[in-house]
Amino acid sequence: MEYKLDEVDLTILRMMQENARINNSEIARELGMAPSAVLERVKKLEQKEVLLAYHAKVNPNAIDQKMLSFIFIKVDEIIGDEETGKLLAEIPEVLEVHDIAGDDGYMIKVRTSDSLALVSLMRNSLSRIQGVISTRTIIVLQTVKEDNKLIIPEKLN
Amino acid sequence: MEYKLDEVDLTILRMMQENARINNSEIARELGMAPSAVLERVKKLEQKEVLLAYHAKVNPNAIDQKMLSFIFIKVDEIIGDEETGKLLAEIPEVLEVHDIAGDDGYMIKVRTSDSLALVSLMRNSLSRIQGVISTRTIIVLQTVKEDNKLIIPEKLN
DNA sequence: CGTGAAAACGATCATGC
DNA sequence: GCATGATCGTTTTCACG
Repeated sequence: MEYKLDEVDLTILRMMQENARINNSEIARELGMAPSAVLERVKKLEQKEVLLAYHAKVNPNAIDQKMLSFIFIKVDEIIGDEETGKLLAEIPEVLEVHDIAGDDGYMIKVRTSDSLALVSLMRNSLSRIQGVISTRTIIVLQTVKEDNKLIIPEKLN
Repeated sequence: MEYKLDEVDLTILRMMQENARINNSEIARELGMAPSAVLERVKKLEQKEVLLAYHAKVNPNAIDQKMLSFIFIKVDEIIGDEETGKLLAEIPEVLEVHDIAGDDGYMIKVRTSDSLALVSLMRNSLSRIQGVISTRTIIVLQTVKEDNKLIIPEKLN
């Protein structure tokens, strides 16, 4: 698929990535355009799936999700990779599912309240998924950065 | 720090995590409250750092960031862990920096345009950071899920 | 903490270029 | 693809309970 983004689009993306609740009018002022034109651009960016979602970032500690871990999951490939990934993605504590190179199969990012909840998740959800052979867990002690803001270039192509 | 969130707060968080661009008025309608009350709640949630940010999720492929990888970084602890993490966080391609248990030191999440850019980042940025002893890179072939939406409970405590 | 009202502002749409 | 201008809804502030 082709996206063909110009500098105006990239500025919109940059501003909305920084603050998704910004006004179209404020973007318009920054760009020296009419608000209606910005609205039109934003809608097209959503339609083209360049803008995928607008998420509020909630403090995990505030809602008692103090534990973060990454789990490497080895999968029996005969049973089918695709399906396993989807099943992993359905677990609400699982925030990310990545298909990784090498023999590990998947790496997932998991948030739980504590280590007990993590163990329970591994026993009750993970190990019951078809094709899961083994797991290796990485415990996060502290997160220094986690904003997932991409580098929006000045210009494309 | 104490947060003391009631059911109204949790509903606001749930709605804003799902769609950060939602109206205060619409949240107010859902809750059966006045819009001004919702505004007050939201501002307090921001002030208490329960709501940390509002990010638009941009499609990485649309801006030519097709490669995703995770890198484990072993650090010489004598030189000081804290400082190394901050230096890693300053690299724009580095989206996340996690201090992990065990002898690895850090795990970082990195987006680049391709493998060449990844190698260049490792040579020019990573290996020049004080205390970095060795790295191990995990290449992501495909991402099945990546929304980082937390589980907002019905009730807390 | 919440309501309700008033004023200011933004979103949205039709129209024309 | 953008600007204009009208309409309508939303945001924001504030006095009050």
